[in-house]
Amino acid sequence: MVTLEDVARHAGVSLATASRVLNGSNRRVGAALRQRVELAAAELGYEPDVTAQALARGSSNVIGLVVHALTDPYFAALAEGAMRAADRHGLTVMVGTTHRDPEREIAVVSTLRVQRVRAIVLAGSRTSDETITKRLTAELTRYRDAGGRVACVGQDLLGVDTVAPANREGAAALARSLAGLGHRRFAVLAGPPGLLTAADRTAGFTAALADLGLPAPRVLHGDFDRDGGYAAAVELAGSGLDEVSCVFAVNDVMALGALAALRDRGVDVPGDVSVAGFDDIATLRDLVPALTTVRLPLAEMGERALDLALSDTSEPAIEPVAAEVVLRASTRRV
Amino acid sequence: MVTLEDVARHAGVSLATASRVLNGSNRRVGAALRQRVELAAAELGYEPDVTAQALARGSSNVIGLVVHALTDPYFAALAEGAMRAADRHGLTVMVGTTHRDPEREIAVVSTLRVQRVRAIVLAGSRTSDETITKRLTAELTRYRDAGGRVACVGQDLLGVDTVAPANREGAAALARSLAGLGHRRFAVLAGPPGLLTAADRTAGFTAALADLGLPAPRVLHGDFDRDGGYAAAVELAGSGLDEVSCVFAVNDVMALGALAALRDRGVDVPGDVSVAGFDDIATLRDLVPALTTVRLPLAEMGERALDLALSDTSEPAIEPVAAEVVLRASTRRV
DNA sequence: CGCCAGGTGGAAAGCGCTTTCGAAACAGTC
DNA sequence: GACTGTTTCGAAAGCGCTTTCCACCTGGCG
Repeated sequence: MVTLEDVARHAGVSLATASRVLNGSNRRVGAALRQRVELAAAELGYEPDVTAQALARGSSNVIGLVVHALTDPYFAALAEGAMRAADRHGLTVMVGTTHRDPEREIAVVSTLRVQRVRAIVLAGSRTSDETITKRLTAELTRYRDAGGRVACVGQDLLGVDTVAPANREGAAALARSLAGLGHRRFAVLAGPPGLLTAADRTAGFTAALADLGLPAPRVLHGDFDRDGGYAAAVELAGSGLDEVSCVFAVNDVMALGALAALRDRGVDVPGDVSVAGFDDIATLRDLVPALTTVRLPLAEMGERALDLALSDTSEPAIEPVAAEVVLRASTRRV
Repeated sequence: MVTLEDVARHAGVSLATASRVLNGSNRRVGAALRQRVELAAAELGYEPDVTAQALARGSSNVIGLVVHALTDPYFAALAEGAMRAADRHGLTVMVGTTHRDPEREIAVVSTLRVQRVRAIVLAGSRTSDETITKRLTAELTRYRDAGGRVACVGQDLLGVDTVAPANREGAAALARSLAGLGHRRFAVLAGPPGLLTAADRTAGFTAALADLGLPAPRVLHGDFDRDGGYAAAVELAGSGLDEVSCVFAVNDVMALGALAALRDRGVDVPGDVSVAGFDDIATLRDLVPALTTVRLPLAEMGERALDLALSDTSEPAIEPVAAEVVLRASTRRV
């Protein structure tokens, strides 16, 4: 391991000068010495030890990214975007996965804090559990007090910079579009009661129906993943499916599960019932029937979240993200 | 920021003792002092600065993971497994994405090296470009000389611990299964010529056909992703599709693209032609028609790769991973 | 010629931790 | 009671780097 001291000695200069020429500084060093140092560094193949730099500078070049699971395409897309932004800023990314366990989320933030990452991006949805939110906030406050910066994508609950997707409005717009196709009676596969992203989408959808003077949808809870969608659809198929003409799954992956469940039960989509999702996951765009959904620019959201975290605003900024209804073959006019 | 020195002073002991009781050491410290230190640490809310520890100890608690893209479910699954293993070992994970750019892969390894990560897991496929391989190997050697550990999943080309999926054998087994269904003439959507994972699968498939005395398949190259599969299928549909009864896409995501292309052209699968993939991506198990494929235990492979990297073997170990043919509805008996 | 501003270089004090090494204290032995 | 052997603790020297502070030199000015 060749250190800066080796380079300095080899170039016949002091440690200070070597540091100044090789690793940025606001002080200039004369052309002659500068060249000698650069040559020495090249000859020896010097590379700075970033951990030592981090210690000396008191700030690192890495950012933390907290997601629920990388195998969930929603988070994968967000992560992809965040990594792109990190790249742009010359930062490296440390990832922690929580698997939707709030305890783990807090633990992960804590790990990232002691790792002295420069910023943390929380990609997961918030829950309605106030105790958890309070503890997470406390953890984040501790991190920010130590100079860390935080942004999250989802609900503005943490008092930090937030990229806020239009879950409510998007779902409402979807409801109106579906009503425009003639649908009157809906079921919502609504995910877990406590998950705010799911709750917001359900609420937006329901509110829009009410505005239109349509009956309230049937709401079925379950997990926020493929199997949750499957299970909820099975429940629906078991009783009451014939009373609805359209099923709204609050995310695409759940819709995927629902489609599978309906297919397994011989229910034709969209012939017997229409199905819509939310997110517009890229990998799922080739489904048959093509899924009606609400598009969110996931990668861009990840990017913006990181940018937000890095920008130093005094006040927590909220960046709204518009969602766009995409009607496809899984919903038909009735 | 409360430091170890604060704790030591508060407890009225030396820095050394405080360090010994709070952050593991093979030296014991008396019960009385130990308690005082623990109390002090708790009262002040001390938490070690892991970057400082890393510097002092000369080894960090973080591992590096190099993938092509997180949005590719194949890598997402590998990453998921690696993260699970990291968790098990109490390590945090730094991720770098290369987007299939060999230059970037080298750059990422370099970044991880200067970050002084404890081990690096290379999840991407190797290429047949020897210059690149040589440069990557050089970069890795440099890292290992500095005490780093490396494992990769894919081909054993780097002289490091390797988790080697049975690409060749899996594809061969698939060929035999498909032949068993009565298929005689095949096309292979083979991905890029230089990508070894793709090449191995193509080769295994082709060799098995030859063993069976069947004609060589038509091989179409393209990208290793959904759009590559789509494009290759379009090309095939343009000419020669009627001469084959079965299309083998060398990964599931390509198969997904191929299915879309065929559907767009009114070709029925499996009615007009059968389609098979490779990997058995979880998110794609709900496709219609359900995709015949070759299952690889991706998450487990990621886990094993990290375990391998962490275990200190003198000789580079090669861990073969079996692949299993899964026949589903996208291939039919002819 | 003396003086001061401005620009360059180096010595050295950190950053927060680990770990070696020596001192001190205690027990056990002849 | 002097001598080892064994613990247990603390002083201090790092780990590789940044940055402050001071010394020095040059040039321009009065």
